[in-house]
Amino acid sequence: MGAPLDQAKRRVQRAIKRRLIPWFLTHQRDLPWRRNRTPYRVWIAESMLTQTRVDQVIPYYRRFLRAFPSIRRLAGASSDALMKQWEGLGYYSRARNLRAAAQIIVAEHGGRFPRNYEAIRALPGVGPYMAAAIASLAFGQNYAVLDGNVIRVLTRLFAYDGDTSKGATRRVLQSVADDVLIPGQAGEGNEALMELGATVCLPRNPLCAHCPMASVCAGYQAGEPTAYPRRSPKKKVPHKEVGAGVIVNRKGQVLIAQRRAEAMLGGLWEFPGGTCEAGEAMPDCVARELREELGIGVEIGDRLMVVRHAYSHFTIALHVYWCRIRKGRPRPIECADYRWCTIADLRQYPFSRADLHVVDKLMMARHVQLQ
DNA sequence: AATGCGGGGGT
DNA sequence: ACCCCAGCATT
Repeated sequence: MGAPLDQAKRRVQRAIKRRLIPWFLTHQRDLPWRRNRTPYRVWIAESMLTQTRVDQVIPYYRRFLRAFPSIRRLAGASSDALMKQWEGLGYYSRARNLRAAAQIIVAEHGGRFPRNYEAIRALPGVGPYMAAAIASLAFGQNYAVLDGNVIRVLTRLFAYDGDTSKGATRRVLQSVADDVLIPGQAGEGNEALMELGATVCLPRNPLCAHCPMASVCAGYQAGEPTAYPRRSPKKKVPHKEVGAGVIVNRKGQVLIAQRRAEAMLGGLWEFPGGTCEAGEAMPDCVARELREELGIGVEIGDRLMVVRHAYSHFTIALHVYWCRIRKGRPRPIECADYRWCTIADLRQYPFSRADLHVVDKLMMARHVQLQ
């Protein structure tokens, strides 16, 4: 590093320290978790905000705190009550981790949220970002956060073109974030960086005209702030054809199965089924899956619907068929549990987004005639 | 270091 | 049709 470069860098650092917190204090959004900032509230918010946008989180956050107003209440939550609160939010391991961590806090920390960074970091579901966020925002400790927003802001301000998917680059950026932290104001500084990234230094069309840092921003001065951060190209996601069965018994109850806790969408309920194998006809797939999963022989009827849904790492077409049991009684062979449930009661159980489309369809259909 | 993990909104 | 988001756990 030459001296001129260091000088330019220090100029940006000084500008960040001088301008960012004042800008934040006058421009910050009024968000629920910024009021009454207890460790518990900060923790729940940070967990929900992991890879999830603010607008989507807000209603979930309010409901969740109403349902589980304290660490102890969360620790004692049932799986269904917990997952119902998270239904539709995605990354369901976050909810399971929250409850597991709450139980640890009750058992090992007397029900008080731990203050020590290492103790926070040791809780399930808490990584370096969340530990730094809780330590700084809730306890006023001097830890700098590094999340997607901070990475974008800092790489642009310094025109730093390291590949942000690399660990070495992340370490460099963490040290940059550490360097602009003002002792005693870590919480405000962290939020200021994130708020700038979330409201001004946007991924596609940054609002540089409104940015308090534009005059020192190396990316902006160079004329292309959106060149940063530099990321490696993504690969395209595979597609799966999935079949599922809706079985209604004589009492008008529907058979639902609960996914195993360790599986994707773990703990959620679903209409039983699975992935179609190569060359397999969809009705055969559904019959096979119900035999393997629940030990029942079924007759496949008409197709009810097809739901198309995109996950981050693959897409599915969910083919849903009406079925009748011809042989055997359900047993939880490849699932955590099963239940016969009236259509009106389906809403009580947590489902994934794809299966919620099926629930909706059944709610409509029940007013007409089933099958 | 690389990969798996949901869902939604913006462009 | 992408892109990415207040990341973490596992391998």
